[in-house]
Amino acid sequence: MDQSYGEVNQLGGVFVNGRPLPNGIRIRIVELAQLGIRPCDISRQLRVSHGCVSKILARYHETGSILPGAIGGSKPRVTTPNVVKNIRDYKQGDPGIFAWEIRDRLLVDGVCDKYNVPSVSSISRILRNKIGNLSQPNQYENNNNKPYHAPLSCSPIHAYSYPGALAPSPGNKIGGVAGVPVSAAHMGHVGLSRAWPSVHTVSNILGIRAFMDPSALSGPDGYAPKMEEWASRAATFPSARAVNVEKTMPDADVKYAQCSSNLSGYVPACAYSPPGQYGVYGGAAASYMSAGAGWQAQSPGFTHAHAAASSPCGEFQSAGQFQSAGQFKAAQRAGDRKPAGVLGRYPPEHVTGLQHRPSPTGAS
DNA sequence: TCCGTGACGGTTGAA
DNA sequence: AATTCAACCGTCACG
Repeated sequence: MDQSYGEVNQLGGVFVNGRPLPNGIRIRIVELAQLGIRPCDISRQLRVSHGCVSKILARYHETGSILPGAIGGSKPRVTTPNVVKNIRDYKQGDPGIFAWEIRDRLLVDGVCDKYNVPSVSSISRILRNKIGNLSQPNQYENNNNKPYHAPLSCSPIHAYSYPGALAPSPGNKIGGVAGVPVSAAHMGHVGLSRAWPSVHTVSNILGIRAFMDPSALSGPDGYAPKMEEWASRAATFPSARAVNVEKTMPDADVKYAQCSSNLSGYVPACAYSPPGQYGVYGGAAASYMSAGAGWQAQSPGFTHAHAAASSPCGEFQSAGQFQSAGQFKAAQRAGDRKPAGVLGRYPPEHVTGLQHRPSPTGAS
């Protein structure tokens, strides 16, 4: 599983099969789209398959999040202790109650919602296996040793909890990364939704220090850490598009807000591009961005007070390598298509005048 | 030419 | 510890 060397797609872009694109790329996709760049152009520019671009944009439009879903793991159990307890109560109250009636009552009583209510067969199994003998103590009420993680709430958001929230442990790979502790409030208490919508929006991501910090970004294998991990690093950021559960941003991440005033320190990192990796997307952002001058996101979805001042991540900043859609298009039409990275194609002289208002003509 | 979509091969992590 | 399973991923090809 050496991810140091990804595969190369038809567009010349590097990807790691089975793994999500780096967040920086995902952000750039959304950013460019909001600048009016057509998906096909984004696809070519970032060398990401148009199917992927389409998927990411569709997801973003639907959920407001650019983050990939949590990979792996199993669905959380719906037969939480509380559910079992209620089922038992129902059964005790009416020994002749049918499983489907129990199911209805779980819904009516708000114990479950339609997303996590157990199936009739599950209820039957519970009745048979766990409540068959009501005189026996309920295993869940007995502080049994069987670990049980993260009881589900009835909120759809929690219908499929983030795996990392389920079993936080000192060695949890997801729980924390390289000195970046994961807020319990974020990972555990709130619980990232495994299902979309995610709690993260692009606006949040814009504040991720990790975008500029290679040590925080690159996993031990040189590839960017899991998206789920990145999620834990997102900084609270004023959002003009608070689509999702912005309130869940971890307190600990506030410290990353400093990146907005320390841009130059992050610029060269160009996070997602460990040597030989994602060269297409990455490279030294400083070489084609004007440090100190912020790229101004103009689209409503991205514009916020900090965007111009910070545009904090080198990777993301690189998304703003074109201060306007027009520049982007011009550069693109000016003779790209050669398999060189963006650095070669878009020298620094193309990126002055950073406050220029993009003219998202986008369309051809 | 653009773009939505499904198949495919792959990764991941809980059970 | 190894396996299974079901979630996810991005690419590719088709319409």
